[in-house]
Amino acid sequence: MNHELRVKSKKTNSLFGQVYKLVQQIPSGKVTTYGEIALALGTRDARKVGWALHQNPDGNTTPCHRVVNRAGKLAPNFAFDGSQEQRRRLEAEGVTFIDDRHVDLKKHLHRFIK
DNA sequence: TATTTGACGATTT
DNA sequence: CAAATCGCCAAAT
Repeated sequence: MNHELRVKSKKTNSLFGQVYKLVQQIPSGKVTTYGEIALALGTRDARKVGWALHQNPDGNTTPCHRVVNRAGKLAPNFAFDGSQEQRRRLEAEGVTFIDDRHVDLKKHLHRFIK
C-alpha cells in the first residue's frame, strides 16, 4: 500500500467517520452540538452530523447522548433506549437540565476548537 | 438516474 | 420578530 497519502482517503472520509471520532472525544459530563462538530470538521453541514449519528446507533463507540442540537434539545427519539434514557444518562454524568429535553449548554458545552 | 429528505444551524429577506 | 434561504452530504424512495 502507499505509505504516505493514507490520511483519510477513501471511505473514512465523509463526515461520518470523522464525526464518530470527535464525539468519542467528548468528556463525561459534557455535551456538544451538531454545529460545533460540523464546524470542527470544516463544514457547516450540521445535518450530516446528525445523520451520521442516526445511521449509527453505536452508543457503544459513540456517546450520541452527549450530542444535542443548538437549543440544547435532545433527539426526537433516542436510538439507545428512548429520550428519557438519554436524559437520565446525561444527568448521571452531571449535566444540568433546563427541562425534560433541554440541557444547559452554557454549563456543559464542549468545544473542539477555539 | 433524479428528487426528496433528514438528530441542524446561521444568515438574510 | 418570523419566514425563507443557503450550506453541504448521504441515504431512501
